[in-house]
Amino acid sequence: MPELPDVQVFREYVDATSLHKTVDAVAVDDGRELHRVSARSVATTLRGRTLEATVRHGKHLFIFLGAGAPRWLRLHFGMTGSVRAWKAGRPDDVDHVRLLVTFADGWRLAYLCPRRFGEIGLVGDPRESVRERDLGPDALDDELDRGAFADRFHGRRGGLKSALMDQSVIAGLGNVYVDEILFQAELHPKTAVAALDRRSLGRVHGVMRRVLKRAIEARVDVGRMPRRWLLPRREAGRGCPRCDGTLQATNVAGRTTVLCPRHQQRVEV
DNA sequence: TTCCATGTTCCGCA
DNA sequence: TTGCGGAACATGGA
Repeated sequence: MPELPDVQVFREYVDATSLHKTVDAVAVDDGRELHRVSARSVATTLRGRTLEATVRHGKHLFIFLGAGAPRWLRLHFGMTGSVRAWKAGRPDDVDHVRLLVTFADGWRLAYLCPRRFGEIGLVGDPRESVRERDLGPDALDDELDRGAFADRFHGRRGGLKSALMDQSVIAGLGNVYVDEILFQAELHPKTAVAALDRRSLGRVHGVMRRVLKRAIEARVDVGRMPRRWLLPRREAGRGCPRCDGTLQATNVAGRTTVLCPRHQQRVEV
């Protein structure tokens, strides 16, 4: 689940529940999600600090800890991570808690990661992480206009879906939202990037921004997404919400790919 | 019980 | 060199 829109919703959730609160206690599970940092340093770094602000880049969430060093907590959610806040006192029946922060006011903020592909880190600056992990610009960065977007694909061989999923090209898209974007742009996922001119790439850019923004507005709840989207009915054999086609599941770039073979035939030149 | 999964990374190969 | 396919990672849910 955690692609750009999901992480943005997590971000807004942290903003709404946990900002400007002072950390009283920190508990790290068995530390398997920790990335180049010890459980002890996470605990000592956070304790007494305040969560001041959040920043998202692609699928990474950064939480600013105010004065002191290191200044940022970095969370990546893998395939199944999320966050949850609650008031301590009632039974803590929350499963898969990997990092638990208790604030001075008694509220708690937990980082959950059932399938353990996530990452917890401490960094000096989000830009450091972006560079270190070779992330491209965030997919919703306003500076990534259609021209800059098209430039990211220049000289690239291979298929469009692979390129869109490559975090070093654009950061934030994953399997599900790439399928949605290609579905709406009426492009086959195997379309060669080299076969697309700048105008076509500009159209993909527009569709991408619209899809991501609408998904965030819908709080990534498929029930609140437009009926003509692929996402709420992403399953082989169901009717295409845009034409008379039947949705089909295939494998592209190593991932399960759902598409409508009828209106996603086109390989643009 | 078996299969599959939204992410990332690594390896072998073309 | 680039990109692809496949496997691996850990675990829960269908």
